[in-house]
Amino acid sequence: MAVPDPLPSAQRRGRPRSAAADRAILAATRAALVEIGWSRLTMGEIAQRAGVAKTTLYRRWAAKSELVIDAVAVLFDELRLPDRGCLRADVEGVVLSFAALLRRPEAKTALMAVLAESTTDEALRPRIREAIVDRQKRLVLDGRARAQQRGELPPDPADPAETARVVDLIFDVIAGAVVHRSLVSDCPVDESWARLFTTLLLEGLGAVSPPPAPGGAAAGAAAPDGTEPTGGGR
Amino acid sequence: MAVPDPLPSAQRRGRPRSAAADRAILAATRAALVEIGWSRLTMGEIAQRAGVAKTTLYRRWAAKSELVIDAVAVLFDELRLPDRGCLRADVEGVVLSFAALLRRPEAKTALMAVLAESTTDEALRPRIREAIVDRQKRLVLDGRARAQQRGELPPDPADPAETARVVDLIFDVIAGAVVHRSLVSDCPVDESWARLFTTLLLEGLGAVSPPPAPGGAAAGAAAPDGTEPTGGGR
DNA sequence: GTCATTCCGCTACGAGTCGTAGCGTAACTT
DNA sequence: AAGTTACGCTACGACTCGTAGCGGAATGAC
Repeated sequence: MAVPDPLPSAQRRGRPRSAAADRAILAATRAALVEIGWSRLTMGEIAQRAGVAKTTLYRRWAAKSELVIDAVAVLFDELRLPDRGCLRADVEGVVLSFAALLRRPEAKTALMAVLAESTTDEALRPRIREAIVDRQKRLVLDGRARAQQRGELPPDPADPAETARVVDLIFDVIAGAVVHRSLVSDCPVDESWARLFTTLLLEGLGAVSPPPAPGGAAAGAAAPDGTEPTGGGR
Repeated sequence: MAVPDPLPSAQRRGRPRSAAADRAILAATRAALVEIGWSRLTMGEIAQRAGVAKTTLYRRWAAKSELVIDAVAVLFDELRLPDRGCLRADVEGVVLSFAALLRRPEAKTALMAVLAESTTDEALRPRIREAIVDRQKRLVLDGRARAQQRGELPPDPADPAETARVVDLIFDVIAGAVVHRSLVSDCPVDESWARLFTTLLLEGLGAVSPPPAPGGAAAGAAAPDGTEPTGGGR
């Protein structure tokens, strides 16, 4: 999947590629990313840490960015969305677990670096989609289906294109807000922020606008003065 | 502002730094970013295009990333938020104009590249904040104040910290969604998307959930089948 | 004017990285 | 066995890095 695959793995003759070398290279890439960052990360350094020859790297990956994508893709596979009982709790949960992933140095460094490369490398973009973006989008689909089963959201409409537009929008809003808060604004994504963000997502701008004074305008756990952790789920 | 400033500009003797060279260097940096991208951008290339010596660059900027920040900061100054008459139209407007900025190759390439660098370079983050992030955040403050004057949003509450939390949240949601849609999902931010996003932001998840069938649940221009451009303002 | 100071353009340098080529050897298929 | 492919190793030219040293130009202080 990751590797160029000189022949489509069918009818392969000769010595096969070492799977152990693959694992060592990807692990060494993650470790090196944590310690020295993207800009000082070199192919020679990775090869040395992995205990393989530099030429072996170039036989499998055409560029540093492609190698790094494969190295961190597994991290985005670890994302899970356990059922927390209601839509609000599920959203807060996915926000916090995605933020936890972005706190890992190798994840955030690799993500931003390959995105930067992709702005000038057309071929890199589909690769990022498959390895990283799509692995997060499934969480939105899962959480949405679950909320529909609970009756918290209406079932899919007749037009599947309209459904896709809304799912894409929700995905961009959640992932974008967490990434921007974490990596651009450089502020912590904690339970307090996750609660406020979820209120905005579910109920709109009016629900988070300051006046906590008037009675029961906002529904449920939206009270900005609330001190209890999650309000509903966990 | 940008330059290390060997002496605090007070009591400067000797030959002053050439402002023309500064302009030429920053312009050359932007042009080179468009043509060859971040990874192949070298200090020697910039110096050659600007018609200055490479040593002149190193006398003023310690690293490529700092130079690029200063080169693109002016682009983020061009963002404006004209009064479109109502909050909904103002939000759609700022979404579209920010998306237009991110369509410029030098802006998106530079933004993502310096953000990637900042994940491993502590000193770079405040610099990005001043030069780029804060110049967008003022738009949120402007639009919010305008909406309060119109009576679309309640006035600021007693606790200014609560106001700051909400403003930061709105900023991260808008900027994050646009950046994620444009540069990560790699999909166009057009009027249709801006309208849908604004509905979500103002009214919450229920307003964009598919069923357009039942009568008048969603308010105003939220109808997903709407074909008219902006719905309200201009 | 003269002096001190600071910036500029130029050249040169060692160090490091890049991506590739060539070799002999190891591992697997038929 | 023979054929094929991957591996580790070494070496290479090309490029970029960031710095140092030089002579000359532009300013402020006197």
